Amino acid sequence: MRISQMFLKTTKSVPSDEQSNNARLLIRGGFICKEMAGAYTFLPLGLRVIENIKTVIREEMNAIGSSELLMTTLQPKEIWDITGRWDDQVVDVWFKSQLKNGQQVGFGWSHEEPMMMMISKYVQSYRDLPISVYQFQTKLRNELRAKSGIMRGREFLMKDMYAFSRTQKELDEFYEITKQAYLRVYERVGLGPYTYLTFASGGAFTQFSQEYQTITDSGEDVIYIDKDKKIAVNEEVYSEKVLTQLGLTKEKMTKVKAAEVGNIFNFGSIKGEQMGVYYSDEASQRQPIFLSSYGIGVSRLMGVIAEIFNDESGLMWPKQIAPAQVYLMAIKEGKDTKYTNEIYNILTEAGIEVIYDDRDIRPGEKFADADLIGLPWRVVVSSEKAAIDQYEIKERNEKKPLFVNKQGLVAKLSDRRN
RNA sequence: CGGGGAUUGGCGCAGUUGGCUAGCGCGCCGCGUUUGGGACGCGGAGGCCGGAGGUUCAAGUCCUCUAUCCCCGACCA
Repeated sequence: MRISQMFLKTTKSVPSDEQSNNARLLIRGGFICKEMAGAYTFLPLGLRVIENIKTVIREEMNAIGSSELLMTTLQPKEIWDITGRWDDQVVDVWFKSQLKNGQQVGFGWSHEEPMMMMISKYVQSYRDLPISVYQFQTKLRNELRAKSGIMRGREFLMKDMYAFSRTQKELDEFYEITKQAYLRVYERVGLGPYTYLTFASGGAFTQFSQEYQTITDSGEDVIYIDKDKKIAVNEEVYSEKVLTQLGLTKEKMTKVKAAEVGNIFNFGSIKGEQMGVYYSDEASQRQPIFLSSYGIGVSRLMGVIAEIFNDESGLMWPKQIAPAQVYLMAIKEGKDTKYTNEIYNILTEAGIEVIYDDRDIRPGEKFADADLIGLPWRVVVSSEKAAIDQYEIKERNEKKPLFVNKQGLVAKLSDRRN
């Protein structure tokens, strides 16, 4: 992509109405644009990051046999009446409206109930189970207070997966498989070292729910981590009794701030019974469907990554989710353009994602934007060096560049292990 | 929802005890000189000072109401 053709604009100054680091960096770098408190547009560059995160999640969810679908944002009141969760006293984040004919509708803040109802139309027999589906959906929640940039919005992107099982045992097996898949997701997006499986309060259904927490001061939660066991306990359930129960010792726990980047729920048969969703087993007996649900806040994940991977010059995207791999620039447009175009074509043909800064501006500005946008690699072309087949390549997190020839350039950038 | 702060060209800000044509920097447009870490000179364009109502000869500035944004707290299946 040539910047001259892209819808991309960076800024030097930081917006005064944002305090959070993720919003400041993402707005300055041209990744997001604020529409109102808690609602952000994903600009072309930001959308690429979102799509890359989705790809990682999609691959891992598909790998454990889940199927992607897409539910509606509009939800009828009646479905939520079944579980009593239409009531604003029970769920205080509803956005509600009504149709012209007066029918009440809500905008999806969750899809548990609608999903359960939808599935019930298709699943009647034990032969139809187990089944798992997921979606990437925009959730709308009327939060009292939006905060922390894209980390806690009123409109945000979420991956929610639902597994329908015949028995508790079958549910538990899938639950364990998903726990591992989630860890792979965090590993792949670069958050592995900072992310902990965390025990939190379970609500009405179970003693614990499990969530994934990423260590960052910008997070809202306080958790206690055991670094060796890679397990954490949320402050809300932290006690001697719980530690013993989990086989942890107080001496080894460290208190940190963290952001919730995923949450998994084991509902057992309760939702099935509540909503009257049953299947017939081998003996022709009616049995409730067992439900578990698994969420990852996709846009929040982007915010957390921005919070963690940056320095004083800008963002530093992990390779797997960077909007492109290479920031390519000529020192001087005109004089170096011929060589830079050539490199652009070579890299593009090699399947390497390049953002080519072909603007006729001074090199200093390009360097600054390269750092701010934070692609993993920067390639600089000058005619003097290019004439002897030498090109400058630098990793975003390195200080010193390297000089390689064309071949070396392609080899280095094609190597996925890099 | 309680408390605190803010709102002035696209962005960041200044504007004295009310005073006459509302400034500065960035960005933008034009011309010229520049070109390895956000260059410089000259010349431009761009503002009902968040909104409504009041006080006054006179309101960006004072009063009342209201909207929005940020932060702390509460809340967060």
